[in-house]
Amino acid sequence: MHSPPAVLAELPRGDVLARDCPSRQILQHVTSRWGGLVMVALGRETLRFAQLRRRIGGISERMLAQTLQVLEADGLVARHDHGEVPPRVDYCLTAAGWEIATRVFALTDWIETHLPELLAERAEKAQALG
Amino acid sequence: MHSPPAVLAELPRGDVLARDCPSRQILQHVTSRWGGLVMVALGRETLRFAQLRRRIGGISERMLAQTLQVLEADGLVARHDHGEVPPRVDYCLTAAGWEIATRVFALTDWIETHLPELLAERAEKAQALG
DNA sequence: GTAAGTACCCACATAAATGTAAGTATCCAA
DNA sequence: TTGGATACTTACATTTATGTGGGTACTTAC
Repeated sequence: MHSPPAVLAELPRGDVLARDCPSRQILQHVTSRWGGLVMVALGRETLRFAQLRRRIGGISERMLAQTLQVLEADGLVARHDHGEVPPRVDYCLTAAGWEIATRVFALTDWIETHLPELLAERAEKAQALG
Repeated sequence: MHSPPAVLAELPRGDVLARDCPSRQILQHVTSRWGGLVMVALGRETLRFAQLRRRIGGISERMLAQTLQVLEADGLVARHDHGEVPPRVDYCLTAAGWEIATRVFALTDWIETHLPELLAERAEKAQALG
């Protein structure tokens, strides 16, 4: 009758409402300004750096590179460097990344679908104040 | 045979990958550092300002107030001022807010549940680099 | 009468995120 | 041979987000 490793025992589950829970970091990475969009874009297909940049309107090279690095460090996206010249690198989701992307997509999809209503509501409220 | 109002015709549906699509603003509001946590907290029950502040570890009064205002302007949370003294105000989700909160919760819940694996993965990668 | 709670707002300062422009080494098409 | 594409990185400047501490007007509990 032995208990699980100390590390796991101390981390049975995260709690995003807790101030110092590491789950917040992951959450922030996948919900950062560009993080979520990268997940959504990769949720459809494997893409190369420049392709991603074109899909995600408005993202700069710098932010795309940085975002991809963070997501890769979290084990959510996988980077495949073909070692060719000129460079050829493609990005796709890992198993965990796919799980998360699915949920991010559920969110973005609902918002996209109900945008007209959402905007109408917002406009009404704005006018009520004026 | 007439077409729908121009406004709606031009906005059949949002696209978060598009640079100037307003859906991005909504998305950012509900995935901002505190926005998502407020949605999750209110997803469980109606709460007063000070209660929310206690539930969401680390949030400042300033950010809570600001976040609530943005979410209210988007029509996702409703503010009820009982007009009493000392002040008594409570916050809850609107119908649209509930839809979104459900999806944000699906995301946070998956992350919370799989935190141990996620952290283990991250630790491995970090060590691989050193 | 002193302290704490309620729901905030405001000014100020700092921290974090993001953008811009340039540079790298190589290849291919015009 | 000039221009564009590839996948980045770096330095610098700026914008945005966030925190801190204080104040308000009033009540209840000690």
